[in-house]
Amino acid sequence: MDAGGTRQERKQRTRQALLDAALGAQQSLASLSLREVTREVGIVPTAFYRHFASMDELGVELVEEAMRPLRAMLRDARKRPAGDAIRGSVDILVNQVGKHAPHFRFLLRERHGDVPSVRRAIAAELRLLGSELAVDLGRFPGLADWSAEDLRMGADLMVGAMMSIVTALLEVGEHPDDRAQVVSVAEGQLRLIVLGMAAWRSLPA
Amino acid sequence: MDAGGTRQERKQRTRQALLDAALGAQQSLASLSLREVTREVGIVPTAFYRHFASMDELGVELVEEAMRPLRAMLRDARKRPAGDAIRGSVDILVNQVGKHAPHFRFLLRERHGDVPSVRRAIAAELRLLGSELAVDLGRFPGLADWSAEDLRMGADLMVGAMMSIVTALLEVGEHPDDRAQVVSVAEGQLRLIVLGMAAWRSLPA
DNA sequence: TGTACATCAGTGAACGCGCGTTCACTGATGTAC
DNA sequence: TGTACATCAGTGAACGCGCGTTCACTGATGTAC
Repeated sequence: MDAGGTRQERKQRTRQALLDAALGAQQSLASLSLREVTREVGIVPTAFYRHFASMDELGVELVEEAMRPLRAMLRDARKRPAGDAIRGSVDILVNQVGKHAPHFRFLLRERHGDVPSVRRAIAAELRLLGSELAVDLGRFPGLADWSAEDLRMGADLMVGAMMSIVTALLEVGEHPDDRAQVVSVAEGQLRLIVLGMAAWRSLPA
Repeated sequence: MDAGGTRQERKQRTRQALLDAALGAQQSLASLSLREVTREVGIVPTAFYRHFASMDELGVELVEEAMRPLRAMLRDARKRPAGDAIRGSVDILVNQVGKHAPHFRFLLRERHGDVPSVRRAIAAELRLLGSELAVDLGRFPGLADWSAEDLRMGADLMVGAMMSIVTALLEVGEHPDDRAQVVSVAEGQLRLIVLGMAAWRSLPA
């Protein structure tokens, strides 16, 4: 089972198993017990403290891990040609949500959850994501004359819309017609935002 | 303290106190204990069962109560003249969030929380809100030729944007500059959406 | 108005359970010589 | 290579605590006559 590796490597593997167990549980951090997590991993409850001082600490570490698919989305979207940008972006979104559903569930759940340090970590990461997207947007020819504040405003709107779409994707069942409906709505919403950006002019007097 | 009224009225008052205590607690339903709630109200734990079969049942009832400020927002917004619609809508939003912060916190928290029946109730209510807003939007002259699906798509985008704005309002501190910044961003985002709707044309071939 | 009985919101003791955390320990892995 | 010692991830017993839920109860309020 866990025969291989140095002592250090084995410890790292147990640590990751604890993170995985907490991420995979379909309960919020606050109602997930240390004992449940260690039971899942197959170690004794007290061994938890060899890796984390508390569930809160584990949670803060999970935030960074859970943000990775979101960053991957941005990275993938940057590579796309501008022509089919919207359809392509929604494809990427659907793909990432399919592959990393537990990560997105974790972020949506804990963003308004019971653990303040985790809430703060998620808010900080989403702010960072917004500012990265704002920089990306500023590179588009049509948005060259936008102010930094306006770019940020638009980027945050897009991040918020993405979160709504992820929520819809996670809530919808497996029926293909329902999923197609969600995808179609998502494309419409992004298209509407892009149209709005094209029509945007900085604040008139 | 609770001297007045018939037996029925006194019971109703205790019931409401239980709902208020659960709403006001800054913990999620799943990690809020029946004993904490009854302690707050000043009755013995077992008396809880005279009013609700479980915290889940109480939670489902709270959803309707928490949605009231959101419906009030829509109602107020309908009365506004179209001229300053965006600034007016943001004013209404800021006002309702200020007056009913616990209600909005509850909805944001439990929307992705640990209690399935409450999650379902919130999802259903938000869907209803979206369809009501879609009907409202359909009455605007500029949107008269929109399909029902497109109206719904736009309405859901606006509801999602409102939820993002509420999140930002609840996260921001008391400093007036920060609040002004959030309000300014919110106005920009709504303006951008409205511009997008003005530029929208139904799906081309 | 007065009396006898019914209702029922709230009481208080008791229960078994899973929890987080402490502590001294074990024994395999790692290091120094 | 072999020996002696140090490290440290995981063990297992024990603790006190707050929890949800059961049950028989009390006594004020309500109703029938």
